[in-house]
Amino acid sequence: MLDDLDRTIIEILVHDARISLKELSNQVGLSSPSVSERLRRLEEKKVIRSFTIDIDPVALGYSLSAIVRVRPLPGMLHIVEKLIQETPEITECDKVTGDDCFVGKLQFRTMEQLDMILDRLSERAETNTSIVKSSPVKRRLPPLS
Amino acid sequence: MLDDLDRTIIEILVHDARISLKELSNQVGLSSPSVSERLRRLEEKKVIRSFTIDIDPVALGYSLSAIVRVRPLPGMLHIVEKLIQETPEITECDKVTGDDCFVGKLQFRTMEQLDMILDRLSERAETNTSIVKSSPVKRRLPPLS
DNA sequence: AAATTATGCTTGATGATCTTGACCGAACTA
DNA sequence: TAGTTCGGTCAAGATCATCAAGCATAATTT
Repeated sequence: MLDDLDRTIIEILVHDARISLKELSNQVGLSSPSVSERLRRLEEKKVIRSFTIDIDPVALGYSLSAIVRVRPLPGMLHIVEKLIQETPEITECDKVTGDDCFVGKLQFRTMEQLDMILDRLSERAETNTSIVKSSPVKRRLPPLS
Repeated sequence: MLDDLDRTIIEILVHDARISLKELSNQVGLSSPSVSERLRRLEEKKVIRSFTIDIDPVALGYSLSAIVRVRPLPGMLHIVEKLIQETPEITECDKVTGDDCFVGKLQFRTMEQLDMILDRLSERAETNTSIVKSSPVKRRLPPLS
């Protein structure tokens, strides 16, 4: 499905999506129309979901973050899911197997803010919150092999 | 620190980082050199950490993912941290307060692969694994206000 | 086996975009 | 008030992306 050139292109773009086609094609060893066509196909196949920027939450004032595990009270599953989606400080959330139903990431500025957000959830779910102290692994790709 | 124009620029780029400077400056209502200068400063201030692409792990063959909570056995904390960093299938990991020491995200192709990876961790830590069934909140920015 | 088609590449021309430098005005500072 | 800084515009030359045409190779058909 993906060949070595595609993988090279992806690895370069992950680190610098703003690189010019010309420079990218130099690094890949193809002409720019070829690389352009490969990019088009990678997007078409949804391998590349989007071109985006990585923003530092700290720069936006969110100097704290937490992992929240959420177990809805009986009958509350859908309401809780909706509540999570409507809480903009929850910047990602997965629905998982096991006792915890949801595991989410929460960005916040102050403990007061954390408390407010958790209070809203606690009306309809049990929550378990762990404050993030550091991030030993920053977001990265799994092996492309 | 950030004004409305910066926030507009960020919101546009989060959705399409490949937009031309010309188009971006039209949407923002400034000339392109101005927007270019603002971009330079946003990068300089590390508000924008990088321009990157969002890759679909499924397209890379990683059709499964899991949240793993890791509690190192006594004395094993640093070894476990290193082990986590050296496990490329763990695509992000936070060190947190509470009983669990690390919470990570794991991308994998088969249950056998999951089993192998967890076996390696289990020699030095207790783990608790939840398979991801869906993602009610895809990665997004907290409010920029 | 020969002919055909499809795929993926290159080149070179053209038009669009980016960057640079010169300049301007508002807001702060001495 | 005069000077300085900051952030902006405009216009040019430099750079880049895209398109069409053509070529080579590999797979498919006859």
